[in-house]
Amino acid sequence: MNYQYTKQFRQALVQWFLEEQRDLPWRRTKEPYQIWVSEVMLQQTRVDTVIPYYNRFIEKYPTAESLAYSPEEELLKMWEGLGYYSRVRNLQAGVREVVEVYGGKVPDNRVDISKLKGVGPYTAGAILSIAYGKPEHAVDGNVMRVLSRVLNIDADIALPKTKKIFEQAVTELIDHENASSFNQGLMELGALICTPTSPKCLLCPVRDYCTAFHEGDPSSLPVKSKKLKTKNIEYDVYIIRDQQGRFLMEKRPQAGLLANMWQFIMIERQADENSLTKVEKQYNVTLEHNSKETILSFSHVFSHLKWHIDSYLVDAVETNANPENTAYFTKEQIANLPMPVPMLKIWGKINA
DNA sequence: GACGCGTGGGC
DNA sequence: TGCCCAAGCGT
Repeated sequence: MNYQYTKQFRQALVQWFLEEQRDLPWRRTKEPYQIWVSEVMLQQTRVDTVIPYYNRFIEKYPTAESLAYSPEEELLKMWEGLGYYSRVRNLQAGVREVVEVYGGKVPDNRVDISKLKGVGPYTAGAILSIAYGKPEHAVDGNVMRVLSRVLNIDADIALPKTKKIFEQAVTELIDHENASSFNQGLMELGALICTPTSPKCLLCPVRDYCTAFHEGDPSSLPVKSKKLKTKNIEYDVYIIRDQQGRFLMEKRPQAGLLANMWQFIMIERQADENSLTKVEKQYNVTLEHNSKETILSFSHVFSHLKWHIDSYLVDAVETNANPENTAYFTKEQIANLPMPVPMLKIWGKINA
């Protein structure tokens, strides 16, 4: 793209963004901390999904100081249903560092901000450009899709090295006077016009500068490889109710899938094995086998695996010392525990 | 560089 | 239904 085209492209993109952008909660602030929260929530997550979470989160934690030392379980509850739960733990670690090392002020340069937990190349550029107006690249999936079409680039965007091509392109194209609107404009264009399927080229404000529109095929870009089959796991889930009407729950390990979230007792189903007996041994409880009642059978798809769950309600006749990370809770207590969506589904059925 | 890490929506 | 995806990051 020559210099004249570059200038016109910038101007058309920024003007379109200023006129057509959606009114989103995080666009009503320039507080770096609040922009940061929104960017973390938006990682791999749709705008419509994020909006209510963002509003609740900012109301409860309006400043870096208010978030820095809140209990993790409370944070996880605020994040419940959003997914990728390590995001909120990393966010708090980063925010705490800002409070302790930077006096509560989010760094305004890429080197320092990139040291913060959970702040990668994209989030760094997004905060720097949106909150501070710095001409820094912020390349996400939208930007790679839009620019792969505008510049007719067919490099495989599933390969990490391909992102460098787009970071370089943005560095050359970005409007130094309107870095925030330029970066957000690329993403907004990707969300509203230059969509993955059926791009609305006839409505596109930068169609005149789009190489793929004139010389190629926008809908065939970007090129993206990869796609592995997910693993299937079958579980029996037992909602164990003691004689006081409390329910046995277990806290998941502090690392890995759904780290530190709470669940009902979950046993991987094995062929020719009585899982009820296994539960009694493992959790030091005597169950009334006749009371076993089927609650719900369903599948839950994760990004990399699939759970097939059969769930049951069963009464405990006798309970003894609980294993580590397990406890009996009342319904009121359970309402305050962070649980993954499949457990919420089961719990909702129990209370229906 | 490959893989682990959630969820809900669109087609 | 099954697959794709959506404002990525840590290990």
